[in-house]
Amino acid sequence: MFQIDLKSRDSIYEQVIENVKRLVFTGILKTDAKLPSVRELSRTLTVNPNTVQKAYRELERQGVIYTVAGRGCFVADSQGQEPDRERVTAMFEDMKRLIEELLFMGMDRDGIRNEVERILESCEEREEGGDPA
Amino acid sequence: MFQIDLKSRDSIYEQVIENVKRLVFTGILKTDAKLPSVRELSRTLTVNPNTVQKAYRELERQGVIYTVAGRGCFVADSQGQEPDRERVTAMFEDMKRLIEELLFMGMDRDGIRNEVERILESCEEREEGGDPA
Amino acid sequence: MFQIDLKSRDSIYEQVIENVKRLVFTGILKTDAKLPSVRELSRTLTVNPNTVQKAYRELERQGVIYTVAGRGCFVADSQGQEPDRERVTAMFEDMKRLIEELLFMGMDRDGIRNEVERILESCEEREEGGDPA
Amino acid sequence: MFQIDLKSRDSIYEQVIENVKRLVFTGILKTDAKLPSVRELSRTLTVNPNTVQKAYRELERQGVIYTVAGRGCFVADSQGQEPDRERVTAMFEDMKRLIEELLFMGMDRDGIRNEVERILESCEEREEGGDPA
DNA sequence: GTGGTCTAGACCACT
DNA sequence: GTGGTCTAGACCACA
Repeated sequence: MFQIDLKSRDSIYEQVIENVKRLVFTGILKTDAKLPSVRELSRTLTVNPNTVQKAYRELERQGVIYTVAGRGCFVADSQGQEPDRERVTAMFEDMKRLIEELLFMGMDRDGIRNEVERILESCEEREEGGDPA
Repeated sequence: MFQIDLKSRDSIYEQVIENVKRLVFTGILKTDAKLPSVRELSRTLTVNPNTVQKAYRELERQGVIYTVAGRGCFVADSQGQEPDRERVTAMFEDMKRLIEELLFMGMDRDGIRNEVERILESCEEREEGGDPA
Repeated sequence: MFQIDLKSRDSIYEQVIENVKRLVFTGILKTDAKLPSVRELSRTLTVNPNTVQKAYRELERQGVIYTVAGRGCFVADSQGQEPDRERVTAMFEDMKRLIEELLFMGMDRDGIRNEVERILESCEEREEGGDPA
Repeated sequence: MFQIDLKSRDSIYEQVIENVKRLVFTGILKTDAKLPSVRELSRTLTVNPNTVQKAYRELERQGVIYTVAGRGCFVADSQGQEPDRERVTAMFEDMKRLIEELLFMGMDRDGIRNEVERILESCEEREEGGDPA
């Protein structure tokens, strides 16, 4: 599914969160898809089950997944949620900071535009190939 | 100059770093401009001098400022540095993650393009208003 | 492991850095070997934990060690890194200064050549005696 | 004569010392040659006379120059001094550290030998071109 | 005045 | 247990 860098200075549970989010955001994990159980994932990643548990709890808190007692964790429905304007504002703030720094480093304006298009295209492909249901 | 949120989950010295970078990247602080001294800024922000110094040290490491013992800290020259491809690659990775999440949250493609343009324009204004020398 | 000269004009944390580098460069500490914890080393050397941590941080920055919060500090992999030409150039500049001064002091050219060979040989032995795996 | 980097993190007086030593060690300044006066050099470098004074005092302490009250500072005779074994030992220690690190970084043994030869040759040229008296 | 180093504590998050 | 951050002081060298 994904791998953890035990040498990274990012904590393990943060890496688990980031990886799951990535899989969900990129559409590899669709709505209501079942995630591996805490035990299974902890074995796969060779990390402590508590660490995976903590990551799943945080993902649930963020509304990325939902838990059904006794059955497991599943990908939440993205559309069912309101856009969360605070989050969007914060993300555009992050993007602004990124772009400001890129410009400061001498990056060309069109270079940035092209890169954004490139990213948008790469996402498009994934979506079109996705479940047409 | 700027303010710190002591209750934030981001550490104080990271906030100092981000704020100084912001001032430098947006051109508010020009090359060779003097930053407030460690002691002065620590008084202004009501934090410990060690914390400010830690931030300044990291900013120097990142090439944003330079330090002259006994004289103070100053804004480094952005042009004098090579682009640092690793950093640029990492920044575009961050941007990719941001865009993926925005799309997942239902944000429109053109909405993202417009926001990027808006950011680029806001930077342009600052630059043109810059040093008329 | 090693000792610190509290009376030296070199700062304590610099001495820690030099000593650790020495152990790593000479192969006494192998890749992924665990370094003493910040607290442990600070007790051993009878210096403040902050001072040791400062040294460890700088060693990490230089790519000599890597840190995993909650687990400890470990020797980084030397091979995984590109040579860093700037650093090599600076080191040869240092060597040039050293040799110039040695010649000025009346040191014989062959004496210098012999000394260099002696150093290279002493390193060779260590390497060959290295991991027999 | 030479220049000072006011932005450097090395203190100014250390830079003065290093530059004068360099000129002496490389044979550009011969024995008994007169150094610029404190005032003159301080004007040339646009630094405080006290700083130059301090550098000259330290150079005298190290036996690189000697002072004649009312006449100025002059380059000391290198041959007249005993070799100072402690200093030589320390310098070879430095060289050992340098070579160990170069090897650790993957530098080739012959590459190091060649570089040493290159340095020795560059010094030879200067000497032969020097005063045949 | 400036930055650089250091001590002696403290609390936090992570494993 | 580990490293990461922070405070409240102190002393030093340099300009």
